[in-house]
Amino acid sequence: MATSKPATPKTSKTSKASEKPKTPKIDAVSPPPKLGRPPASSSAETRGRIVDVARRCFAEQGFEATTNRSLAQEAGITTGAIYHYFESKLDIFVAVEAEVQSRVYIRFRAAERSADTFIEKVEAVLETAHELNREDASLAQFIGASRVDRRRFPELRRAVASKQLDNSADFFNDIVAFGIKTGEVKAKDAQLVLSLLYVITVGLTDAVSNNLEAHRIAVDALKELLGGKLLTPPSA
Amino acid sequence: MATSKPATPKTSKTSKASEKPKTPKIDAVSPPPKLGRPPASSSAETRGRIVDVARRCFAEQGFEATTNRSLAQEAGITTGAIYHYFESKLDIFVAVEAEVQSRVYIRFRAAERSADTFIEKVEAVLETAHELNREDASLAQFIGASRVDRRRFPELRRAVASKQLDNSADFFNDIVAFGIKTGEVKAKDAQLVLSLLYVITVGLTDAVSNNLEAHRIAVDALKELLGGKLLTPPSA
Amino acid sequence: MATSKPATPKTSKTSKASEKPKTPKIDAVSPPPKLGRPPASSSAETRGRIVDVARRCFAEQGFEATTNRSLAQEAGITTGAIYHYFESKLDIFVAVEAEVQSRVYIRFRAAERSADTFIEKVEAVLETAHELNREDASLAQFIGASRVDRRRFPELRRAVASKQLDNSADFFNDIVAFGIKTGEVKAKDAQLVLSLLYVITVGLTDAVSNNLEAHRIAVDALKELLGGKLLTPPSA
Amino acid sequence: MATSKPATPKTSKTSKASEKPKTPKIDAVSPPPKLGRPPASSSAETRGRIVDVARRCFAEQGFEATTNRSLAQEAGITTGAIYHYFESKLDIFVAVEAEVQSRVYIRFRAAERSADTFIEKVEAVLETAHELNREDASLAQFIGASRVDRRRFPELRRAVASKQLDNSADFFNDIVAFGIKTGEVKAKDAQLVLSLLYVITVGLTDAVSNNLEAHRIAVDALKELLGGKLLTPPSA
DNA sequence: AATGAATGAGACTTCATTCAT
DNA sequence: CATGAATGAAGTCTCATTCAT
Repeated sequence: MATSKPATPKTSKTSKASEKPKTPKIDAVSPPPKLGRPPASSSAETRGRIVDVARRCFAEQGFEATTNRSLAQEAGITTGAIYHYFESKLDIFVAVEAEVQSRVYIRFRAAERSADTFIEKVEAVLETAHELNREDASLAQFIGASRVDRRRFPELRRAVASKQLDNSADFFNDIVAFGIKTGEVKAKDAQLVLSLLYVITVGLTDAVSNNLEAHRIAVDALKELLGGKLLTPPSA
Repeated sequence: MATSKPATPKTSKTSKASEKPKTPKIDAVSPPPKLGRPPASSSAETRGRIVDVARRCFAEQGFEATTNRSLAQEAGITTGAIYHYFESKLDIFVAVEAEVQSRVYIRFRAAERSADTFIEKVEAVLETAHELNREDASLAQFIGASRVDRRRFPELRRAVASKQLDNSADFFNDIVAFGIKTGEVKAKDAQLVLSLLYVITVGLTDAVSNNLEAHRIAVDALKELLGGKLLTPPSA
Repeated sequence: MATSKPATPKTSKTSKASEKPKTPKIDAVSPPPKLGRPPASSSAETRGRIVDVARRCFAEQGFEATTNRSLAQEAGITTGAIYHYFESKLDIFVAVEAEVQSRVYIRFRAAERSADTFIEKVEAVLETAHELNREDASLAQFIGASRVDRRRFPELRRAVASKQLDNSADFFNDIVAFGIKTGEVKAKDAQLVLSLLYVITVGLTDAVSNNLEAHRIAVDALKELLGGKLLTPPSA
Repeated sequence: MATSKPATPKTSKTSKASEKPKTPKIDAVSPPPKLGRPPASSSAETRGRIVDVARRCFAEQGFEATTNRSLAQEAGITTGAIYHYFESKLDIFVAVEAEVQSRVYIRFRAAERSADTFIEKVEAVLETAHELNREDASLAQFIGASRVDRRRFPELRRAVASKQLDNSADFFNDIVAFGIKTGEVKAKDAQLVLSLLYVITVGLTDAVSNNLEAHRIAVDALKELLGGKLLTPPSA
């Protein structure tokens, strides 16, 4: 999708090699950096670029290790400009979380609704997770990173909790409730199954979302296992 | 075990209430702070305390967010003293990783050896994971944190790789190979099963190792699932 | 007077509650923000509003702590618009100084002229100071703040000096000269009396101009003291 | 006094001209800056130097305009080292306030106690103010600056209030109470006289404490006025 | 073996000002 | 005339690490 395109900023400051264009050098090639509003700049576009860049950086390096400078550099702006759009780094994190949750759970809900049995719903969710991973690996990676960082930093935990951005609990509860209705899940096993779904999805996210092929294999393995077809009982 | 005892430092700086021993106070009453080696401390003991404290801190807050100052404070020493035992923060991380891997895989190997079928070996490992979690939750939590931080910071990745500290791949390979030998795993499914074990253990670690009760439930759920007893196929 | 009315800006950004119009929101309902010149604003009126707002802000928070953004917000415009009326923040300060000095010394001169003796002139000035304080407390407060900030920041000192905006020295010199003429002040005491007037007015401004009641009391106390009626010589 | 000596740091970085010794140049004259603890450095001495430097800087430029860099530079250390002694800039301010109040009111109390009438007590205080100003002009200047900055910045106000550092109210209350006892102040005039003392001392501080000669003249003028000897009533 | 004073780099953030629209 | 996107410099503070004692 267009969301994770590699940030084509207007001015030509993308080159990571040059790193320090501080002193405005005037050479024949690149024009000197200018003050004021750059031509052809759009608010929404820049903001979007920041969120995009932030999702990838937070996913790869975590919240702490992602610096405003790296965000700014990747987004083709200066660190100060970030504060035109967000009040703080925490605020950027919240924006990314909101966007990611929205994008992911729209797809998960659609997948779940299109299936008629519990087991099919779970499989559909697993398949959708894989599709999403193929479309934009930074989504799942951010989700994993966010879970870790929210556990590590109370400020992130509080911010995400206060805006009720995390849809996972509701979503899995609904699926298990459905499984009980269809009889595929015994009522007394509700907690076990919920726990299982949680462990499986966390495992998928954290173990293989950075490797598309491995992710494919893991999804297949889980589907086989859920269908009881992966393991043969010991002969004796 | 002594590993996670609450750090009895020699000097009396444990009181978390006072929190701010920054300004060097000079009062006439108390004896002057003793320089040189405190009587009751042995080198090995201090080093062990640092590793202990570091495991918990790295597990909870990650490598970056753990400061030398907090390590020193928790261990009852000063930041400078750390450098008598370790060359750098990275070095502490490596020491923790080595200790944790050793402690965990000794137990995992023992558990695995005591079981006679593939499925029993897997179940034994899951049970051992739970036992370890009950004994010292910081073990699994560190393993999860380490996996995240090694992915995030190349320096950690390199340090751990160069000392070949991570036993997980070998261990699971051996188990799957055994499963093929007993016929419980089809040769063609080797990769699938390996992936499954990886996803499951990562999931366990990252999803529930911070909550003993949830961990218990998850282990039970996984055992039932592996035994094919958790889910009922849809009736129609 | 109209000088300290609460700033009725054209655009609807007055609501102090919402406080954070940073992120440019796009909603379908409200009409698009109008570009170009807002209908009800005249250039002079806007400029006046900026000066007004600036006097109060400089008085309360000082030159440094007053940000262009806060000025713009209070005046109901944007930071960029300020630069249509003033070349710099320093320029705004100069404009406020000029306006305040003009307003104050017109009144002081009138008061002084209406009295026939030195002591009456001084009392008239003190009374006028109190009247002004009742009319618009920001005048005296700005004068106090300006004296402090001019001492602190050479740029302010230079700017005010180069435009000869400060009337105080001339004004008090004239009064003392008059006192010598009437015989109320001995020629040899000229400097002492000048110093006294300076200390008293600075004291009034800095000590009590932010509290009308205290200001009233202080003026009364000074008048009694100058008339020799406040203190009883020790009995022995 | 030794308190305001011009900061003789160990390393020779005082020269304000060179401003940026960042790249460790090795020239024949000055040795390269070194890491680690400098030889012959004492905790108390450095802390004292910071407080000293801070008193002068806060007095001259105010709290906001005083940067950590300037404090560090004047104290012959780096900005980071400041945080070895103080938790924040605010903390430095509080330390200076405490030291100044202590030094000043010890002298004021002594002066007041040595006099036997109200008028003599007031005169003794005025004289002591002048003596102090001669010994270390930054004391009175800081007091004036602090009063302004506490009015401007709530954080300073709160910090000073919460530690009850300001002795002025108690001190003047005591003196006026004494005046009532001796009959020099009528009971009904208590508030007037209190106000007068406040205005006079604020005036002295803010108007002339930066000029020793002017301060001398002002103190003389006030003493004459209080004695009823400065002004001659108009002849008619 | 241990302390704690100090450094230097770098983090987040704010702000006056500029300029395309 | 006015907006608001963007810059660049500067500020406060933190931290791993070094080193005299």
